[in-house]
Amino acid sequence: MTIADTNRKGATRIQRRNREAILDAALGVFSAQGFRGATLDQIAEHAGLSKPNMLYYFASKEAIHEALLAGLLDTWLDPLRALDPKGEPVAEIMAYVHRKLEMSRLYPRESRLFANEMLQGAPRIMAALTGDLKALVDEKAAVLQDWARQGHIADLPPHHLIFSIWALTQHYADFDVQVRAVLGEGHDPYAEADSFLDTLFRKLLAP
Amino acid sequence: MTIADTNRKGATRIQRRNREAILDAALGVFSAQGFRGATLDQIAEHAGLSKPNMLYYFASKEAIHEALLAGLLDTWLDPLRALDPKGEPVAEIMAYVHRKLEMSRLYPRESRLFANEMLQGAPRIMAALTGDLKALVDEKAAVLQDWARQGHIADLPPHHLIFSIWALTQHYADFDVQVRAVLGEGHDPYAEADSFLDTLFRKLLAP
DNA sequence: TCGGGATTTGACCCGATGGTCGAAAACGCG
DNA sequence: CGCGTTTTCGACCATCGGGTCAAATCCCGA
Repeated sequence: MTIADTNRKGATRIQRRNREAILDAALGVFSAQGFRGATLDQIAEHAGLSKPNMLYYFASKEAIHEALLAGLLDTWLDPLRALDPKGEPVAEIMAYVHRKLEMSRLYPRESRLFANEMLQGAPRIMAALTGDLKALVDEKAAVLQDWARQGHIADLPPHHLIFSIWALTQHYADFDVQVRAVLGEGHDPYAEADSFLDTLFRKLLAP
Repeated sequence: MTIADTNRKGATRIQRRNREAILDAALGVFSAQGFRGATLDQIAEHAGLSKPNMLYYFASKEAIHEALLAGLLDTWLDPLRALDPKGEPVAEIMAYVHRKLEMSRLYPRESRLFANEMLQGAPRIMAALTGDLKALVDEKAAVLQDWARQGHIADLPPHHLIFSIWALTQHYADFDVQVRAVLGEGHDPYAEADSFLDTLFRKLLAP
């Protein structure tokens, strides 16, 4: 159920099941309460294990959190990685937007875990931000810039274009309560967002 | 320094100064650590008071947090409130965008405090969301819809248009570390954002 | 200057929480 | 089935952290 891949080799069936359960429970609790707000008892209960038993699988609260984040960034960036320099520019970007929004819809817990980490100043993944993340974004930004130079899309600062995709899609997961509170009953936030963002980015990208 | 207005009448100079200091310190700590992550000792130290002394001014940790949030929503919505139905549509909206981004730049702590609250599911301000906030947004959404009907701006779902302004501007405060990590040295995120968002919304709003 | 209220604080309380330990129970394989 | 290994957990521990209290100190108007 979780995104994080815990299917490491050399682990018994029980180990896989329990690690899985723990990470899934932890994802729910950490994303909803933040790192300090989450308690081992809560996580253990959600995972259906006793606290000592849980600590048999992960050395500490920190270790659980770390394992979660480790798997997260990679999966989170998959949609961007899939942006194909050889594809049709507007179609590629629109596909990215829709995929990213779909991630928000399917994995709001992951999105919120990430948001929590950012709000705290990213103490545990700063290295990944300035390393892998920056590298990937720079690479794709170059692609966007090429497309712009060739007149396929509007000439926009590529990094900020990417930020805008992140901001607009993650907003629907991270601020879900606000979105629903403001829209009121009888709305499907994600369906509406999908249509709205489609319009927005098509207009924005038009040269 | 804080946005929150603590200058209630009937308070001595010392009271005003200390309440002010406590709220300012608390804003910093709560926004950076979340509610549970913040400790009274931290806040007290930042405020330059002893913990018991601080609790002489506010009955509890909860009370401090509450006082902070109470002042926040109001100030936070001022820019939207200022959107004038009688003004020139595009200019009004663009002014709102710029004002909102300026809020992110000047008051990132407030933005993050708010974001933290949202991520936790807004347990302490849900009433305000479905009450005052929804009312204000509905009112302004109606204005936007009128403008669209009259052909002054593109026909877009007004609520989502407002969400997009929130998402794009708050992103620069809430995800500040990420933005700076990805952009690298030699960038002024807010200056670039100001220009980018100007372009984005002008293209979006064009009928 | 003096008295009384406002302010400050050191010492303390206690429930919550992350983490440990040793022993019991369950597993699985030869 | 027998036995070493893995898994489970009740009881416990130490620290943290929110909050209390009584006593001291400060401040200010009469």
